[in-house]
Amino acid sequence: MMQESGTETKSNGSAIQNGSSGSNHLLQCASLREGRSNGETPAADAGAAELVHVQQQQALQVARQLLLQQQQQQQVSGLKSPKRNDKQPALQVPVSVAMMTPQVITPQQMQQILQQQVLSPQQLQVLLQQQQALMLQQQQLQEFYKKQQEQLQLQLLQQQHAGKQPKEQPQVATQQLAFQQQLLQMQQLQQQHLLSLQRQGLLTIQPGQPALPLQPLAQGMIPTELQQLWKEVTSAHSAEETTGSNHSSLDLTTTCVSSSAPSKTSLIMNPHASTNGQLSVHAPKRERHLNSEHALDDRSTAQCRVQMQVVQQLELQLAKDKERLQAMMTHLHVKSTEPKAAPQPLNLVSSVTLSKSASEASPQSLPHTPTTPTAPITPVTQGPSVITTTSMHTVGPIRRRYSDKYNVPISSADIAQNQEFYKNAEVRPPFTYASLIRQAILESPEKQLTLNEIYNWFTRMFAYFRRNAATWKNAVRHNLSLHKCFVRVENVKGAVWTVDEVEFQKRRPQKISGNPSLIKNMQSSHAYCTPLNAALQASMAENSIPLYTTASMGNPTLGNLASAIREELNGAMEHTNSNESDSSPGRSPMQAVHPVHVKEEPLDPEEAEGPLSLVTTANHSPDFDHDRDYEDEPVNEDME
DNA sequence: GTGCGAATAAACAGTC
DNA sequence: AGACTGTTTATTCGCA
Repeated sequence: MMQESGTETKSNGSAIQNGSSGSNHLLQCASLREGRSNGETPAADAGAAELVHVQQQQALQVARQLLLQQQQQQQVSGLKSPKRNDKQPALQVPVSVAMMTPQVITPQQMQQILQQQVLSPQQLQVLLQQQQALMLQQQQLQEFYKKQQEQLQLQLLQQQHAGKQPKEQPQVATQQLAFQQQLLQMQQLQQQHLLSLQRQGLLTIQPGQPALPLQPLAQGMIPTELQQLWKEVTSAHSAEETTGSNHSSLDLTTTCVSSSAPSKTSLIMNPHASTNGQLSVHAPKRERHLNSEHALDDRSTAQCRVQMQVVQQLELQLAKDKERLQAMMTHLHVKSTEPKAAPQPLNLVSSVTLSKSASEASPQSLPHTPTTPTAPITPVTQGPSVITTTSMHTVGPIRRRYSDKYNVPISSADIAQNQEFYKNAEVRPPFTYASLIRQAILESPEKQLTLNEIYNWFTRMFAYFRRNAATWKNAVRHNLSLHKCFVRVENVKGAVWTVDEVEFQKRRPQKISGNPSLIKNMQSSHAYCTPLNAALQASMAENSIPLYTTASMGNPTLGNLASAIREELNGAMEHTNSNESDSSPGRSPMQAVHPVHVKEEPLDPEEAEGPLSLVTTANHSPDFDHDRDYEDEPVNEDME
């Protein structure tokens, strides 16, 4: 709980932080734009002739302040157009150009993300697609701007030659406004993309670096360049008059047009776009400048390609896993599009995989971060190969109903695979503590274990229980004390715990009793299981040999499914035919020793006749006969 | 909505 | 004193 709440708080906090920073940035841009529009709109009054004049002045006064220069323009023109559009600030175009600053994740950031290995293949794919989309958008914007710039220059030339007097300044304003709005939309879209990445934890903005690559207007351009851009735009209105073209409808697919006018635009364009040659193919001068300014582009591009190859590898692996999952689903008559419809044990494994995939698609070498495995976010798409130690770090406590609802018959014939799986994968076994404790005790030669031996069995048999030792050990003690089926016996070696199988079976069947339809369903599900493993059915016919089932070699998921099906069936059989309960050798330890105390509640003779035999330990793997101590493993305590 | 079983957390006491 | 063991209570969650 603490971990869950902590994680949530953390994620929420980061989301809030990211959101606020992003919105702040937007506000910053907006206010910046407004401020400039308020202060510099007088330039819009300048006619084209005056602008040309100022442009000439600009060549001689490169260092002068923009505001001062525009005041000068106003003095020269002395015009006050009543149709002046207040929304046409002198610097809006440069602002928009600044908006074209790449909003995509830098290669360094991409590399960082990949190195952190926090992305699932799906996330990587989505990320790359988003990146590519953004890059495309930026390229289109750049192309559009270049075309407009070209047109403006042509118009300026025409105007200079014809000496026409501007008449339709508002039309230019409208065009510019549309252009700016388009760019603003692009900027917002890109910022949303970045914000979403930050909220997902996919992108970490270092404190030292700007939250967004977007640069404020004043930082991106020097006043001279801003002024020239403005002149280029505003002086083109006369040409618009003749052509009558409507620039409000932006054609972003316009091909790149050469522009002889040097602009800061090229300096802040997307390096990826520039390396594609689409931008600067007609502008050698700009290209040189680009190459000098972005010397690392090739390397970054190479890094990006390498990363994309990694993503492709992951996608291949994912495709393979999906194929395997599909094959299994087909085999089990379960639609792959409904993975959540799988039985409970499958769900357990799947949910664990899911819950960790978002925050930790990393190998086991990475440190674990507490998460909330109880809240799967996305449907299962991974195959069983994903359910390995590389992605199954279930660190947080999981509240989950176990599948021993109808008792957990564990087939000794199937033990090997599931045991190997749970021994290596940190997957929470889909059994209750009580079932596991019982299994541990019944596996022992004497059918009795000390508490510490039970601990050892847990850690030996399940990688999952090599973590959070305090938690699950407390749970074990709690279960031993709570359930009447566990009997503490004073032995020569001290206190040992035994299983009262009758008591254990008593607590089973109440939920299924008197529900023929459920039993029917279980039997039908058993029919699904039939082709899986003939031995499984044989063990079912034997009526619950208490060990884990593994219906398919190397496929623990299927094993879990088969186990769930069989335990359901056994639960049903428990009430349909109650018999042969007394033949269980598991009761022998109870009879051999005398309980120190008895948890009250008298035995019910009826309930005592459970169908489940206590035959257990005859053929379990010798690997588990030894009490190898895992208790001192430091990993046991690493999450507390 | 409710009850139940299970998991989890924690307090507490006794023992070693 | 501290760890371990065992008991008990409370809370939360999932499920029927």
